[in-house]
Amino acid sequence: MANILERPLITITNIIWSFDRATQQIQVLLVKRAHAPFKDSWALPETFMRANESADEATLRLIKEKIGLTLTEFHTEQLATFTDRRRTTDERALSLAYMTFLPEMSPLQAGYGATDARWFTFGFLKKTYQLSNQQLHFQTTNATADQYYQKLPATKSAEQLAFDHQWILTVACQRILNKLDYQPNILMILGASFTLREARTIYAIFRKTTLNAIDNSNFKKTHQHLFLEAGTTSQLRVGRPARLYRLKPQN
Amino acid sequence: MANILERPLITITNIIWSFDRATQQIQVLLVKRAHAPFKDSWALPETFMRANESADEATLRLIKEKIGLTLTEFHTEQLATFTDRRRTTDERALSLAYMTFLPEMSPLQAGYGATDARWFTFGFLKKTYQLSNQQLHFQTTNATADQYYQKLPATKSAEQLAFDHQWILTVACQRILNKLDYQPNILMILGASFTLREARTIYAIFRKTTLNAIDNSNFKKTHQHLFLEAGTTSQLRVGRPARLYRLKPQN
DNA sequence: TCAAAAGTGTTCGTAGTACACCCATGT
DNA sequence: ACATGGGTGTACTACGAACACTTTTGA
Repeated sequence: MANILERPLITITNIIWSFDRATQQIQVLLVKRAHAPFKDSWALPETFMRANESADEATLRLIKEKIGLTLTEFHTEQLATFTDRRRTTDERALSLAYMTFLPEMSPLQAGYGATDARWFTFGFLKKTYQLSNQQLHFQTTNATADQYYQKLPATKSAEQLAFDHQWILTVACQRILNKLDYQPNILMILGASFTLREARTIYAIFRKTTLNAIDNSNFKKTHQHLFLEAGTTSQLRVGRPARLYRLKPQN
Repeated sequence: MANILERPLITITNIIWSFDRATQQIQVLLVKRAHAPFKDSWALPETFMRANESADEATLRLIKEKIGLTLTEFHTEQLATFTDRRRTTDERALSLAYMTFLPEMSPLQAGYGATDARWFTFGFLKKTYQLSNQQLHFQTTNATADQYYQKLPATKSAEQLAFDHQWILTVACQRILNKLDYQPNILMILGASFTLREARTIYAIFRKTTLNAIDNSNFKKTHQHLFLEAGTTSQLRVGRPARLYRLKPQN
């Protein structure tokens, strides 16, 4: 009986988001894999779950390993679990995927299992989202899950993310978009407080539109119930100083 | 290195929903466990994932084992993955939780690992939902995940569902409620086609209100975009025969 | 013919959109 | 002073809620 029970490897895959205030761009962390499979391919940061470690603790350890950051307060939420057998080529592995929203853009250090670690700028291109770092570009897909996994074995190449990470990234973007109007946790990448303009910047990218296409007055009226005023104002650019807001704690 | 990697058991937990047209009640399947741990406790149907079996295939096998039903067409969707170490008492096990919406209420047969299998009527009681079968009652919780798992080790009793199934059920109800207005897959338990009254019956229960509190005229206007007319009318009760609708295929 | 249930239509209030106008700062 | 961006206010529109009214069946 025990033999037919499979005990596959449990991989924690983490999509780590942050925000670059200097360029007002959303960033996603990718690492270059040091080992096979997919050696030298870019991938979402992963780690194996260890004994006596919860998924949350594994996520925390992953962040510490990959970017040398020990956060006291940060937000991680479960995305989904990916179990399709075609997602790995050799030994079977399930992926428990999480998303982490870092309140700042930390400098990176490539940790165990990676020869490089970089922030990729998150944007959009026609109908898909895109991660860019200099000449490197990775796009999300418009395929369905069935379509994607069917074609996956044939699409192995250096231009693609490792494993099914393109699909995981696609699901992540869709989830964030869906939650923008009622639980915009993605705004946590703006840190403790933010201006309405910064919030609109993020909304604009996920909605594949421009900042100016989102009217500030209307945005305030429709989303203010999600925010709390954070009193003081900042002063970084020309024009009238903006008020600061912070995310209203949910529930 | 390999030794520190944990390979916990992978449990597939399935919340199986159906609808009893005779009594117009929502039903959830529970089984009585044949083996330790939680021997003789009621629980959500579970199975271990086997080698060379995807989570979807395991779900299909579980339905076949528990209720002897081989469906060609049915809908299963992922709920979440539960990894808290406190969820099991002995060996650690992750739970990949899925929801299945059966298009009919099948007769049951207790399969392997269960001494009994019954449909429980789904209703609500004050602030919680409740599963009832004669003198048996199981409620959802209003605690947070942290609160729930902290108290879990102390709450083992025959009056409670096994493991953290109370929490899994709570998350499931919340998910269905959240999706009622944009992707009401729960309506699949009504079968291929349904009347607006039947749809309102389901909405009423999840919203913890009464059927008559949901105005038929307004319900049609606000939710018609989710449905397609299924032409003919049924004739089962007094009054004007109702039109039939079916769920609009998503995307 | 009356009750019950389904379907249609009308009014009203609220919430989102478009847009004009005022305010505060840097150059 | 003027350009830039933030903030306020107003008119218009759309959609959901409340509810009256009509239609179709069974008893």
